[in-house]
Formats: sequence, structure tokens, C-alpha cells
Amino acid sequence: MEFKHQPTVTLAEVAEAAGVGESTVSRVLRNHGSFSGKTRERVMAAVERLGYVPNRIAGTLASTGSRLVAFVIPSLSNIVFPDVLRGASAVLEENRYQAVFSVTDYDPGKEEALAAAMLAWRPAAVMLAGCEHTEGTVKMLRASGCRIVELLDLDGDALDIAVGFSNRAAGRESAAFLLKQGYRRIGYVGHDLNRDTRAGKRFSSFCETLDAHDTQLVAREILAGASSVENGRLGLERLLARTADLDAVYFSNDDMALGGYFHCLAEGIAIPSKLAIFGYNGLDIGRATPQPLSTIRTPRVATGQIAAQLIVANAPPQAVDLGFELIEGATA
Amino acid sequence: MEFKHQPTVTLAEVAEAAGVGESTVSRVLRNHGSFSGKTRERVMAAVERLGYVPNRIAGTLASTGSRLVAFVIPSLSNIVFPDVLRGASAVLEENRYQAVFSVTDYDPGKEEALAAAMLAWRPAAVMLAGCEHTEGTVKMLRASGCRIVELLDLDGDALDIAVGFSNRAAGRESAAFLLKQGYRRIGYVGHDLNRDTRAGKRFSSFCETLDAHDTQLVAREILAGASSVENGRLGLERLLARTADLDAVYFSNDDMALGGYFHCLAEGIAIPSKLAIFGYNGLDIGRATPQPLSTIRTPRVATGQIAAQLIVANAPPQAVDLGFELIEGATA
DNA sequence: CGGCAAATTGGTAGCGCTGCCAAAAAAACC
DNA sequence: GGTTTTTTTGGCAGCGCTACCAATTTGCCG
Repeated sequence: MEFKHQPTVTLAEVAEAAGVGESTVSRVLRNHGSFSGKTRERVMAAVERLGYVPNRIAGTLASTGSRLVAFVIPSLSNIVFPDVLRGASAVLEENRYQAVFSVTDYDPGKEEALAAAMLAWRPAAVMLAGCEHTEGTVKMLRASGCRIVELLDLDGDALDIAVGFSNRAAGRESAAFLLKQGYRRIGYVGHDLNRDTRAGKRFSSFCETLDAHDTQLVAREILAGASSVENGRLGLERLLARTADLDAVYFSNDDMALGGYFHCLAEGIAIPSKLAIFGYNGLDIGRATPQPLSTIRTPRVATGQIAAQLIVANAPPQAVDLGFELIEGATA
Repeated sequence: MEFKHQPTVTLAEVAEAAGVGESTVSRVLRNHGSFSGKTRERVMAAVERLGYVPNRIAGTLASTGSRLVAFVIPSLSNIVFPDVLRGASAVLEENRYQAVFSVTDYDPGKEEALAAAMLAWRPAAVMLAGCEHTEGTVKMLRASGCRIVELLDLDGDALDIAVGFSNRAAGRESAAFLLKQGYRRIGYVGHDLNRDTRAGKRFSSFCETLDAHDTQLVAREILAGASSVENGRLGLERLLARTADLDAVYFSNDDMALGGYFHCLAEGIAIPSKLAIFGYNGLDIGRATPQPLSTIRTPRVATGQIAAQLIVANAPPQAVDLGFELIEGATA
């Protein structure tokens, strides 16, 4: 059951049909170089008549530099990454760039393999999440000569371009906020931090900030696997079973926090008087719950947009800090 | 600030370094055709030493048929599509295919333009949402000779391959369920149905089924813009302001339904005794709310997986019905 | 109307790889 | 040892397009 491509119309056939040279057709189609209005019309007519679709594979091979942008992202389940893609894709489409992607599942080894596979397409840029990569990945990317964009994490040395914000700062501000609100018996519910290094950074900064104010994290519950509402709910349940007298819980992100929030609703635990909840990401859904979730809103779509703009503009290496916004909400 | 590609290692250089012919290197690298173990080692050593990364652009151009799969999806905000991509991407990666995508924003005109742009990459397949497309899109896709996969909607004629389920059946079963539960004063809260034709189909089948049981939809509230939790909340609030004596509300999807659910929680409206809520999609979050959401679970990830498998296997044209599952939950 | 600059055009050599074919080497056979 | 097979190999013509350059046409001036 082999699939065969139908014979395709080529630029040469269009040239023939229009009675002009190949290079002329190429110029007209790319609107590059000079040609008369008359020629243009004849070419476009032939294109229309034959139903010609330019072959970008051939075009890319012949020219220097492609218009592909490769995304190597950890996950598609975590809305963070679709959000980034969304921002980037809008900008890229406007500029006739094409996005290609693959998903690492938070596995650095897989990231390396997928990045290698991506480089085979000779993209204009490779966009990766965070700034922790294997040595092999870094070496390969450096050697490729294509632009590298690291997204969503500014706590580290950028290879080329970095766009995002500081996760450490986010952890710090979260802790500072909870302390300011008077909470002292604070717990943590998180997901697999070895894989999600950005959540790990937030957590360690969070703890350091508590320390700096002579407060210790009272208890923590780390769940295996990815973040999810279900895991958040389960995590808080377990945490409270072990340590009942907490007054606030910091979650690894909003998904987890919403799970915790639902647990409290279900169990009749008063929020925030009996227990405060704080998340991370500022998902829209957290603004529509009966009590708006206290969290940190991150510029995910903007991260994608800016990253794409810098690539389109071929900007010099730089780190762009888009910051984040603490939302007081009503759960803390 | 023009960016220049660094000189890249080519297959010819590897051949030279390994002291073999170009075609031999090509055979070894693709593990295709015959070559001795000794040759293999020498080639691999040269590849390693020079840090050679094959150029898939050139490879694709030279060979027939590419390993690109193009996704033209309506949105990345609606988790449905990232879910489909997730399922597909896992299968494609295993088979050394590469996914490329673009986002139409539910705009058929944009779909046509983006599909055209995609075809320029000569993909092995184009995957689209639903089975409603402009005439131009259909004509172009047909002429391209590449495989076409229509996802998530089986209520229509498939161009080539279709994978998903019937949205009409989903609407029908939703109505039947609510009727069976004894609800008679039923309302609807939805988002822009002209753009999201699948939601439109569910809604019209829902109404038809009510009709068939001598029940009329009592009230409806359609919000402009995309579906969101916020809009669901707002929609239900408006609906109830106009029509207070409803006993159940059908939402265009789970995002909207969750918004409605939150509204009830906030307003102290007892669920389901005072008001029942029914959604669509079966999002994980709906299973973690204090009361599990009554909804229909759709096989989104599986849709992506199966679609990708069919393409990888070059399966003949067919429609694959993956069905869906009605989750009784506790809100209806 | 000649003469020169500017605007248009066409020819063609690659881009880096694969696929085909024939040549060479190795293995098998009588 | 001489063939006949079989396995390995290398050469090279494209894939469809762009970039460069040279040729041609057009426009403009005195």
C-alpha cells in the first residue's frame, strides 16, 4: 500500500506556460528583484491556471537560511506550552515562518535526541524550555549555527536569546506574600521536581525566603508524575492527613492549587481563614472560581510572541525579562 | 544584523573523511541497502568525528515523499487540540516523522491560506479539524495528492481519512441523558457556534432530541468569542437572570460548564437538586471538582494517535469512529 | 538619433541528498 | 583455477528552486 505523490506542477512548467524564464517566475512569486507589471500578470495567470504551489523544500535548500522555527517543549498537557506556542505561532505565521515541534516529556535525554532531529531540518531557530540542557544538547546547538531561544526561565546563562522571567524571583515573591499575610505554618504540595526544573527553582527559592525570615516549611508532599488537578487534590489530602495544623499551602502550580482548592471545598475547609492556598501561573480558570485563586501570573503568550519577534527580526543575543504579576486573589 | 549560517558538514565531506563514496554513506546512515560492517564503522566514526547532522531538507527533496505531517488546527487555547497533537506527536516521533502546525483561529479563510502554506512543504499528510472546509481548501487538498486526515468530527463526508466520533451523537446522548434524569426545563449556554461548527452540531442535535421528546429548550445564552470558564460563568448568570426556573443547563463544553458550576457554587445554587449542569469533553479537571462534572468524555489523545498511526502505515481511506463515553458525574 | 544608465530578463550552476546503474570485490561453486 | 553468483561499492543525474551574472530591453538626455 505504498503512497505515491501525484505529479506536481513545477516552477519550470509555470515559466514555460507563462512564456518567461524560471528566474523571472521565482522573482515574481517572491516579489523580490524587479519585473514589469505585465510579466507579473502573465506569471500569476499561469500560476492560477496550473494550480502551482511553490515547493518550499526546494526553495529552502537552494537559498541560505530557512523559515522553519523548531520548538522542543516538555509537554502539551501543561497549558503553559500551548500558550507559548500560541503566542509564537501568531507572529511566525504573519511573517511566513513555519513552526515545527516535538515533545520531550521533561526528559533531557529525549530533548537531546529531538533537538538533533530538529537540526536536521536546518531551522532558523530552535526554541527550548528553560536553560538546563545536557552537555550534548548545548554542544550540538552551538555547533549548528542556528539561533537558540530559551524560554520561560531566566535563572541561568543563556546560550543565545532567552525570553521569560525568573522562577526564583517568583518563588521568592510567593513566600514573601504569604509571610506578609501572616502565615507561618506553611506546607508545600508539588509534582515531580527533578523533571520540571523550573518548579524546582521556585520551590527552593520559596524555602530560602522562608528561611531568611526564620520560618521553616512545616511539611511537604511531592507527587510522582506530572502536575494535575487530581494530583493537587490528592497531595493536599495527604499533606493534611500528616500535618493538620497548617495555615497555608504553596502549590507547584495552578493546576495543583486548584486541586487543593477543590479538596477544601469538598471537605468544608474554610479558605483562607482555615487554610490559605497559593499557586503559580495565573490560569484563567483560577479567576473564575468562587474565590479567585491567589497566584502569580506569568506572561506565557507574550513569551512566545517576543521570542518569535526576536527571531524574525534576527535580533542580537539577549535576555528579555518579561516579569510576572502577583495576583492577591482570595485564597490567601 | 543579518544572520549567517555557519558552514555545515555535508555528506560529501563525511564520505571523503571515511574514504568511501557518497552513496555508501547515505546507505549506512539510512540503514538501507547493503554495506559491510567494516564500512559501517568507518562511516560512523567519520560522522562522529565531524559532528555531521544529515540535512533532511535535501534528503526530502531528493527522495519521493516527505516525513512531515502538517496540522492545521483552530486553536491552541482549547485543550482539545493540544491533546490531539500530543497523541499524534508521540506516534510520529517514534516513526521519525516531524509535526508542523499552524493555527486558524476557527477562521475557514485562514484555514485555506494556512493549508496552502502547509502544502508548500510537501507534507506526507495534512490533518485538519472537522469536516467543514471551504471549497478552495478542498480543491487544493485534493489536488495536492497528499493524505488528508479530518479529526474529531464524523458527521460529514470524509475527503480521505477521518478519525473521531459523531458530535451529533454526543448532542443526542446528552439530551437523552438529561431527559432520562427527569429534567424538563432545560437551558443552553454556549460560545460562538458559527466558528466552532462541532459545538454547533452538538447543539442542534441536542435540540432535535429534546423536540423528539416533546420538550423544548427553555432558554439559551450564546456568548461571543471563544469558550472559557469565565464565559461559562457569565453565560449562566445571564441565563438565570432571564429565566430563573430552569432545572438543567447544557453547556457547549466543559470549560463553559465549569464556569457555570463555579457560578452555582458562588451563588449557593444547589447542584444538581436546584440546577443540573452538563458539559462536553470530559476534561480531567471536571473529575476533581467537589462534585464530578456530568459530561461526555471524548477520546482526544487517541484521535491523534490513531490518525498518526494510519498515516505512518499509509492506510487506505477510511473513517474511524472512536466513540465517546457519557460520564454521569454528580452535577446532573 | 546616438549613447549611456536603469530596468528587466534568461541562463545556469549549484544547494545536499537519494536512486539508479554499472563496476568492483567477495563468496560460492564445479 | 575459472566461473558464476552475490554482495559491496562509487559515479552521477537529478529533485525544484534560488542566486549570480550576463544579456537584453527600455528610458532618458543632450
